[in-house]
Amino acid sequence: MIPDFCIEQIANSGQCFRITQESANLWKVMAFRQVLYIRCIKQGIYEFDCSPEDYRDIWENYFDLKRNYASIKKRILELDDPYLKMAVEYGFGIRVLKQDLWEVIISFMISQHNSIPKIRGIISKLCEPFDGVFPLPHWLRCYEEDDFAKLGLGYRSQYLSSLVRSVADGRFDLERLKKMQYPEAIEYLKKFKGIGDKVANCIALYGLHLMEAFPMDVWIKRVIQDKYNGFLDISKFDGYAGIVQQYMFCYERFLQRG
DNA sequence: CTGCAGGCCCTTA
DNA sequence: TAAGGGCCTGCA
Repeated sequence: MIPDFCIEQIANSGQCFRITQESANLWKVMAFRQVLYIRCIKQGIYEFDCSPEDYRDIWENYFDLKRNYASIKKRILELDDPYLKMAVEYGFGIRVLKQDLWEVIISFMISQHNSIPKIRGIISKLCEPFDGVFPLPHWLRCYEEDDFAKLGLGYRSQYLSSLVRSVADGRFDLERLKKMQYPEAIEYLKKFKGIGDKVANCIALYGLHLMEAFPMDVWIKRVIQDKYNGFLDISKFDGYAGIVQQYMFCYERFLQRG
């Protein structure tokens, strides 16, 4: 029994694109060159199909299981915000995943102005030639813009091919980025074509695990417009803004789509 | 056939 | 520095 954990909510939370539902109670998680099957035994009870070592070394970290979400929820509820209360109750099993940085960068570059099913499709096609493993930067070195375009990337093709080149020539340094704090990381990321404020914040949150990050997508903007009269002070979510964003995002999509 | 999807870039004032 | 048009593609 893992507290505050629901694989279905996580899979549909829009932060990752390689968790798929295989059958009613079976989920396939692809990350870090690994495949993990998670079976839902009954409500809230899960079985991870992996060794204790892999659980400890990979998946516990990936699913952010060491973080105490109950205490974060408590702090959010103490803000006495009726909308957030509903959002937290709805998304009880959401966790902000600690994903691979490079995969997050590429995934969210692709995500702009695209729908989730299409993003999933493109990423799946991108991984196909590499046996389903998300390609490392240098695996893509021989890719031309046209090769990316064939995946259905449209005008984003040039962003990807340009970024892959930047990694190759050392202008884009992943290891250096990993050491950066929030403001510096955002500034660094936005220097590259195809990464604006929203995508940079997604990368900071999901790839660098910086909890100050607060991606402002159309859903969040809509919430702020409709529920907060156009202004929301996120500085009060000190140290867990990114998690609040995730609750808001999922709840808003639920409200809009039913 | 239009409109639009979890933005970004570039050009104007 | 804020606002607005255009953008690949696929699907409703």
